[in-house]
Amino acid sequence: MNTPLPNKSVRGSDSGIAIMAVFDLLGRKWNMRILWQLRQGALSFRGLQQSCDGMSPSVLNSRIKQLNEAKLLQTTEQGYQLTALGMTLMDKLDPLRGWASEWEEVLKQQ
Amino acid sequence: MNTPLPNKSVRGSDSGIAIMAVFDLLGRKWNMRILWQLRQGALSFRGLQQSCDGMSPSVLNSRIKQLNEAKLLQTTEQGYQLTALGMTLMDKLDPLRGWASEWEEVLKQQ
DNA sequence: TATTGCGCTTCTAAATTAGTAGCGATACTA
DNA sequence: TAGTATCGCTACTAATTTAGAAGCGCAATA
Repeated sequence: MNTPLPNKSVRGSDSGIAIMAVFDLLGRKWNMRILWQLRQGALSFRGLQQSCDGMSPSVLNSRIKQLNEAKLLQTTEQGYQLTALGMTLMDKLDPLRGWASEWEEVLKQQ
Repeated sequence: MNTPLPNKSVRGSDSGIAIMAVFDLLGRKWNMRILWQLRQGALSFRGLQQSCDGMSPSVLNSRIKQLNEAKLLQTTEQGYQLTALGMTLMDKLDPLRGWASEWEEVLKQQ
């Protein structure tokens, strides 16, 4: 499975290709979740696996490779952690928490 | 395939369950993209299909059902369109466009 | 030396997604 | 009125992705 990256586009076209790559990458199961779990700091392979409800190691490993290739995640002595780019992405996603609560409320009102 | 919704959680637990449901829902192929394409207004079934690179009608139909169940999308006389909730979600995702450009730049540098 | 835990790899099964064909309905055209 | 076109969508099979279990090789510890 290849990693979706934005640079395959025609330069200067700006027809939304970069964000489509974001949707493609984040739209794969576990990718958002993995990055989210790393917001607070580094995690080991098995720690990350556990924090993601015991996702299978084969999938985790392939995700790590993709996210690393996309420069959102890096391997360090402390374990896996976000790159600066990964952190800014999570900052952008942070407001979703508030939205999620609203969503929950609306759905509760059946 | 069942729709991930936040209300299955224990009330008041607030252990991030709602946002996990968001990740689960948006982490399915095409869901973000479909909502994104509807930002500017309603689209017909085939119009939506075309704007999503010709995604298969069977998948599109199942996505429409999920997003409708999640109250993010609704059917109107004009076609499929975002609900108010869906629009606020897209507002939250809008900053991703800027981030995507930065990401593109970083990846361009070797 | 034995045990424990680690980061993975390998394999098969299950689930999801893709893709093609086409139905029944409506609308417009010759 | 018969033909054509387009629509939303269904039904089906094939391809791809994800799940899940087992366990290897390595390092640290007992």
